[in-house]
Amino acid sequence: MTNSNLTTKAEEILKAAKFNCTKAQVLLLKELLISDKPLSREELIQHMGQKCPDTVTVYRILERFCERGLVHKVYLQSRAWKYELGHNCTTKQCHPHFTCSDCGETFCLTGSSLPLIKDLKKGFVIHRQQVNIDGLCPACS
Amino acid sequence: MTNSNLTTKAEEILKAAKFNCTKAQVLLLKELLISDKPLSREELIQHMGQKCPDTVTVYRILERFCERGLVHKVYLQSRAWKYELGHNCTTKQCHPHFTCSDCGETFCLTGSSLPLIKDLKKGFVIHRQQVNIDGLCPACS
DNA sequence: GCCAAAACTGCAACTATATTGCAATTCACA
DNA sequence: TGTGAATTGCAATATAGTTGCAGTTTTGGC
Repeated sequence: MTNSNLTTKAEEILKAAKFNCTKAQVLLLKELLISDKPLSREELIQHMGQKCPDTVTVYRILERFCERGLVHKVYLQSRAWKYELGHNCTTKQCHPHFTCSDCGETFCLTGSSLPLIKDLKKGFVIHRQQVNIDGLCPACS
Repeated sequence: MTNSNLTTKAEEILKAAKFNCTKAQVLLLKELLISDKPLSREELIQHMGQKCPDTVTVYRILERFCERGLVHKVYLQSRAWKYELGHNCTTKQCHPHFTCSDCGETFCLTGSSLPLIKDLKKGFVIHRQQVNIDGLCPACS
């Protein structure tokens, strides 16, 4: 996809979700669109280069995106939160993530999925199930 | 279990895992033994009261316990890491955790389990699979 | 295009969480 | 009971995320 197509796509997504198409939001969404794995605030900022908005702004955009389900947080072994688009997930289940305990790299396992948990005690309502696998990646095993 | 039985149990576990039975390690392990859910450093310190070791010591003990598999870290929605004994888990899979998005409480779902993920691409080696569910607990739903 | 309201951004200060270095203490075991 | 190794506490530091507020940009109605 060309960069201008990507920009158009980001703008469409923002409009559809009733967000303003500000420079910062478009830029950040583009980074998420081209990434094949969840990114931390730190990584996003590095990818965005000179034009990058303020750290606080990055956090605030991510928070807004999360609130409306455009993006979600992934809770991994790393200390920092990571963020990814929700498009590879169903309402109730996020695709599994694999994190290499050697190199620290995270992989999205978009091809695999697990059933939703059953037999929960009465009263528990599931919003989202996340699966988080720890191990060695092909490069480190 | 009486307090002295608990102490004995903690000491046995420490010895079996080749740890010294220091006051701090016994105290901390006792807290983990009586807890039915993963605890953060903060929560551990609160539970230990006056006799509580230094924050840094708590982190260091937890780290040592994790290294030898006595304890493991759970990666949840909360910003702080949580720790629990490994005894309710199999080698490859930790029991699922449920975190209420309303009250923030975490529940161990020791009765339920999911199959291990299959069909991973060649070269991936699984060490541990964690399942993390987000939703509403009986009190909040 | 121009204007007002709403949404968004940047800066500075701050809070929470975890880590490091090093000297002092405690522990296991001969 | 003495000794080396393991453990601990304190102070300083690093890292991650948040808050308040003033200023800027964006949108939507004219």
